[in-house]
Amino acid sequence: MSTRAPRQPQRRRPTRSGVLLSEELITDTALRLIGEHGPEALSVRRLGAALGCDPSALYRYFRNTDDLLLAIADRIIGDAMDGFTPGPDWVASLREMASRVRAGYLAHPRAAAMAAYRVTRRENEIRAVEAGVGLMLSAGFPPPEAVRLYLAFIDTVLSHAALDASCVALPRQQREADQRAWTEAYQAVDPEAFPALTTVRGELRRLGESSFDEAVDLLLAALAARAPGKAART
Amino acid sequence: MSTRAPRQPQRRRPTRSGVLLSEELITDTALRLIGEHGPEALSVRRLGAALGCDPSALYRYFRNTDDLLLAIADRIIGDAMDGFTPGPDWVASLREMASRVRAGYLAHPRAAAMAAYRVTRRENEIRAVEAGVGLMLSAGFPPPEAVRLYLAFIDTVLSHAALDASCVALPRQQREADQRAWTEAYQAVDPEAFPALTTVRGELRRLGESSFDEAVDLLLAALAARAPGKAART
DNA sequence: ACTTTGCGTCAATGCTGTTGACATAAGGCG
DNA sequence: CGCCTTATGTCAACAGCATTGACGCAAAGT
Repeated sequence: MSTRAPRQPQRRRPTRSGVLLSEELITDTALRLIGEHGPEALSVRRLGAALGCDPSALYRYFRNTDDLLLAIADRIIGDAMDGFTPGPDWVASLREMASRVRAGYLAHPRAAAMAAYRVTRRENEIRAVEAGVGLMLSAGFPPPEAVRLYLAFIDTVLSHAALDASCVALPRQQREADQRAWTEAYQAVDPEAFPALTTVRGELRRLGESSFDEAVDLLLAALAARAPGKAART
Repeated sequence: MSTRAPRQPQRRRPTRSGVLLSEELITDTALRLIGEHGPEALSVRRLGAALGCDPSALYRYFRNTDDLLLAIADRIIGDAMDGFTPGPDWVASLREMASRVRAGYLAHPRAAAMAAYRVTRRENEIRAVEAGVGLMLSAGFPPPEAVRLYLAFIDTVLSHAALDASCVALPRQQREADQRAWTEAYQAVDPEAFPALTTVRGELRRLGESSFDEAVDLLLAALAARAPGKAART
């Protein structure tokens, strides 16, 4: 393959503005750009400008923008999972994984919204998969089920975290308007046509809140109920 | 607001090629374009070409491409839930809702991927919430819990559907590369450092599949286990 | 028939990612 | 130390993108 992009350049040369480029510096700057000016602020040209280098220099470090995006995603994963070690209680450990992923995504909401559904196939992601699958195995699930259930778990966590991140990434006004909608627009529905909504009218504001914890709790409860260790006890 | 885009033009004039434009014709053609030539085929220019009009004519009907995508998304929701009526079996009904949402999203993945995280607070959405909350109430959950659990359910369904749609919406090459990652990059890991991955190595390709059904099943199982009707029987 | 004005068309602007040629300096080697 | 290779930053160019403002035609209202 002649077109591969070297991950670790050996002959780094300062740019016109004196900066020494590196994969880490580039992803850092990209995350800062996205955080400050929104996801649409991330373009090769703007990133080059922010780094003080020619835009095309980035192609010495990443094959294309998708490759760059995956690197950013992997970095978020790495930051979130930094220092995590699975404990003996597999349910509690999975819950902590979920919590960490969510925190990592919320720390970079706009970048997370772009990268949540990608497979980075890089170091940090691989380590996270190892930890999650290991927990499923330690719960007593046989390999095929362990993989399937881990996937269901991590997809729920990732997609819920992305959902939360997307909401946080919305402009302030729009987010508040969405929140108000539940306590305003939905209060005035016709009782005849919408009996259920009328019954729960006082609780509807909860629809604007995050369901992350509830969903994770439900999923972990279902997993615990299905775990072989549990069945063996009866 | 002086820049609003009229939804129902009053003086339609045939284009150079003789077509009478309309919002419906435009969304139809957009969905057809996506369906026939892949998600990346949707651009203002190509859409104009497919319609036989100048690209800029579309701006008489939609403020911008985002507005166009929302119109498409609204249509997808309506189509997906068309004809749905909750039945007596609340678990089966919720499962059908989930299935319908997913099918609707997957039929038009790119539009769905972009619009999934928004609150439309329009007619179709309100009807869906009414149906879902009604099912939770019929399961015996008191109002506060019914709302919380419905939210956890629908967020899981929506975000999983969006996850699936996002993968399908990826350009072909990227999607295949993501899929290949599980059977290539993940096969070669060091057995010492990654014992769990090594154990389940043969099953890893499942990580590229959708976890939608598994996640919905787990969630519905947890809901059924928590339903008051069930507890009353013991 | 005349006026108003909605709407399709044209041309132009400033973005975007990506590539190939080029030059220059880093680092190995004598 | 000085030469050579080549990695790497720079430059210029291309095709495609969304969007906009001016313009003129034709449809609708009177």
